[in-house]
Amino acid sequence: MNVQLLNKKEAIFESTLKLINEHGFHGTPMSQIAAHANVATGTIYHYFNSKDELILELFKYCREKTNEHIFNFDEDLVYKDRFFYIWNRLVDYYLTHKETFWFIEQFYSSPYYELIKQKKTTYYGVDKMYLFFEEGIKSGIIRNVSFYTLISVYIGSATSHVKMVTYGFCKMQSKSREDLIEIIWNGVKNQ
Amino acid sequence: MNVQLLNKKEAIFESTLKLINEHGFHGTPMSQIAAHANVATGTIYHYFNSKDELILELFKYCREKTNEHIFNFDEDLVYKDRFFYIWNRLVDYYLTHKETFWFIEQFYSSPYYELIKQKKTTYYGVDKMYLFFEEGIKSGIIRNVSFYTLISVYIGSATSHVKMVTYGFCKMQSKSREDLIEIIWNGVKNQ
DNA sequence: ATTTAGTAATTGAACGTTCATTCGGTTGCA
DNA sequence: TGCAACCGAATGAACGTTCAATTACTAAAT
Repeated sequence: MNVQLLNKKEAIFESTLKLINEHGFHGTPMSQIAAHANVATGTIYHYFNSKDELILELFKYCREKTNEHIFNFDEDLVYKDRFFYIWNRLVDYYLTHKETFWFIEQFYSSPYYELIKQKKTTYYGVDKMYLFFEEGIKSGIIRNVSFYTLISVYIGSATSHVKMVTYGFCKMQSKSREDLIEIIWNGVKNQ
Repeated sequence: MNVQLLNKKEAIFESTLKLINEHGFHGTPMSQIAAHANVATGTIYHYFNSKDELILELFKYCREKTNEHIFNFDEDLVYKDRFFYIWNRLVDYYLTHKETFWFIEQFYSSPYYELIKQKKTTYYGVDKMYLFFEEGIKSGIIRNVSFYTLISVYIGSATSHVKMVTYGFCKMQSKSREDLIEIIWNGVKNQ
């Protein structure tokens, strides 16, 4: 465990991530998080006011890390290539950071998300996706449908795929992946 | 199982569903479930051995109810119509039973699902979907891709749409819905 | 270069509460 | 009369949070 090498706050984040994945929000006491991160229980309260705040901050931390990864591409690529690239980067990131993926999923479908939703701060990732789809529509490459329709099909398929793979249902990963983004592209492109 | 018994058990189910949606797995004590269902705390333990078992049984109950609803269609419809019909029935059911939807989502992304996954019982819904997609592939109507690819895109888009709507992000519901299943169909159909 | 003082980080035992589960007793029905 | 359904106070373990005490760091003063 190289958790010790990170700074205390990140160690707490990483330990929380791991333990919540194994035992859920309710099944991971602060004392266990502290033990796993090699800090005292009280130390967590130096960085976070409560368990809820810790989980909220961890969610933002995970979301940022994910966004940093997927929007890191060559601007010169043609639209279709970027369409495939971003999707594949997202799937890659989630498959190599399954704990992040499942934590985000768990968070989104829990009552915690209500707390974030209130603050209508448009965050980096959504903005980026919006601009990307807008570009595709304006240039006539993809169909003129609402942003949320595009997000549903683009992100929805990616997360479903990751779920299938991590559940162990999906045998031929790479073939399925290629088929899947191909299907989305076919459905979304104009004509 | 007599009628009285069924009522109490269903009351417990419905109360658990409602409260877990509001406060999450951890935030809903057995005492609250009991109070909401108008039974004594001890009574829950007459029907279920533990809180975990209650949640597991509730999951199966929700999944069954959903499947009953979506596969209830006219066998004479042409394939494309059934493709649209089943998807719309699923979206309809989830939008009119949001608590069921969110409970299932919460369950799937929590460690609870591991407990169900172990028992490799193929259940009604998956069988039905498998046969439906197999028919489409064999008759050459939809592309020959793996079952899990089709499921990812078909179910993934439906759940993403329901999320968007219940989060309040998606304004023009019915237009988005039509666009969305249209996109999926375009992506999946042959040629 | 060393001291000093002030601040931030850290500790973990202790506290008070909450909650899942139990159990001895009661009710209602066959 | 017997048995299943039902009740809810009691139990005890677990957990989030607090806090008084300790250590580590920073930088100004000597």
